[in-house]
Amino acid sequence: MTSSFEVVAEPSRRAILGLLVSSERSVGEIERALRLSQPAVSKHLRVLRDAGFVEARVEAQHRVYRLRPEPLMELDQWLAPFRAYWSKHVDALERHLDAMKQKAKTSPSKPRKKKR
Amino acid sequence: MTSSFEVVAEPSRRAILGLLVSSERSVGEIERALRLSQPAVSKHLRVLRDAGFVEARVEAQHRVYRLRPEPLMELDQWLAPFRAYWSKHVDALERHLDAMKQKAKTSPSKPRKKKR
DNA sequence: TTAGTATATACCTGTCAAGACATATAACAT
DNA sequence: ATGTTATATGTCTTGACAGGTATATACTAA
Repeated sequence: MTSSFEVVAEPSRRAILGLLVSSERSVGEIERALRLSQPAVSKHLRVLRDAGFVEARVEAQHRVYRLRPEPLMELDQWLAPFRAYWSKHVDALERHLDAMKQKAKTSPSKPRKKKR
Repeated sequence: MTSSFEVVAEPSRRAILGLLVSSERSVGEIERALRLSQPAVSKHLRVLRDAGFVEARVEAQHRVYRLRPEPLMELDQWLAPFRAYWSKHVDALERHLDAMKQKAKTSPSKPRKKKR
């Protein structure tokens, strides 16, 4: 479990990060929100902590977890050269943005334009 | 191997994507660049293809692989809310950027400049 | 045809991680 | 002290997956 990439590869961990982006939470709150067992949540939090994605504060008998930006920034930086790449491929970019618009409207799925 | 996140969790696959961002390559070129066995490369390319990260073109007896932007864009979109988050935590942002500067220069540590 | 090159797939094996369950630790209440 | 709540950790099992070797497929060259 060395890299930040492996850490966010796990869906439950992404869900935890998604929860924490809006506000900090205790273990129990995360457990109830994600309907995971308590040990499962604690283990994921351990992984996230070790990788620097979150940090905990002790508050009475609770541990309140909050997000730390650095590892996510690292992921963002890895993506940077690819952003530069796809800015040169405007056609693909536009197809993608169109697909996004479709989703936003919750309209039925549309076949993608075949290329070449 | 459902999600794009799992696909890029694998270091060799990230290396392949890193190669393809500069230019398209054949399987053999990738194999030699990464010093992996040919079957290993083909398997990673299969995963990348199935997930939409790359596509192949047949050219004589070679298959030339090139990048496709969409799945990487999806990763980028997942990061969007976190970018918004850390833009509100400027101190951490600055510590991170300073660390990056250190790395770039590989020079001895320097006092941090206060900003704004 | 045959041989040679380039790539893909089958099969096997070792490793690693996620989840379940049980148990330990810690803080608080009485 | 005992009990109760909140969280962490240990153990075990199961399944996934990465890499290796061997083999299959596809195309080229003669």
